[in-house]
Amino acid sequence: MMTELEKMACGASDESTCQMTEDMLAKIKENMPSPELLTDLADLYKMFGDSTRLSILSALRQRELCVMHLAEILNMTQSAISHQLRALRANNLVRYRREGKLSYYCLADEHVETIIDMGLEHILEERVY
Amino acid sequence: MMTELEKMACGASDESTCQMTEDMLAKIKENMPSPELLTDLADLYKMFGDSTRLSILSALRQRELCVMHLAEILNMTQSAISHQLRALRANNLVRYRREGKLSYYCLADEHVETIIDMGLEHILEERVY
DNA sequence: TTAACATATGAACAAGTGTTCATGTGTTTG
DNA sequence: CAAACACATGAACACTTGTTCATATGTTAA
Repeated sequence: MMTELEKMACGASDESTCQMTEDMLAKIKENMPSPELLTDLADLYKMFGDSTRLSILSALRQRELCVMHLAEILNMTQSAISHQLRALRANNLVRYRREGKLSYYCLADEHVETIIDMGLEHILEERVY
Repeated sequence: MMTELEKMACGASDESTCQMTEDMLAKIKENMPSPELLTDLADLYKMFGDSTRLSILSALRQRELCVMHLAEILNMTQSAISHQLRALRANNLVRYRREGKLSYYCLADEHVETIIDMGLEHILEERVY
């Protein structure tokens, strides 16, 4: 018995149950995004993969806010919020401006909202009522 | 000296440096997505927050594929791929059909591609050449 | 039926992550 | 100036997560 990969190797590709040739596999590999792009993309989505950060973004979506108000809205410590804001800043998802003692944060651009909405759409479609 | 929160509590809200009243904070809290929705959303984005899973989705974007071919394209073990496919299935991001010994996987719907593209857009805009 | 194959899955272990606690930095008030 | 405030950050620790290894399940060929 031949494995699928052996079928391809000996030129019997077209009769394989997979309808898959080595050439096709090679082309798929070629068309894959680069590893660097994939890790960048993964790092970006990691930011959305935590409910605390999503809460922060949801709050900032409504209004520019300072750290202490974010902490109160989310009912979390200022430290926890600051740490997450730092991560969000590093990934260009929020911007901030300093005004006296306060640091005001807001969403960096419209992409942030769009990405969240795409996820919401996907989830809400799953939930059939 | 009064803290910002004390300013709100004693009715001096409108003169606070934050321009923030308790009522405004309360409304922001009201308009926040529910904790359940936020965790569901976070769980969804966690799926995109790993480069292996992104690679799988990128490959499936080109063509329906069986597990062994995915393993070869990504140059990873079959076990690792299967585990990730299981996670993707649990979150309704891929579907599969069994045909004999082989399991064919494909993207579940167009949302998956859209979400990936939104992330790509965000990243590529950051990269100013 | 037995053997080989394709896939799925549980356990274990290393690596990564989010929160807390303590403390540091910068600003404003008294 | 000192004290209080708003925020940032490093270290520690519990928790999560992705891979590997071993093995189980299900299908097909001989």
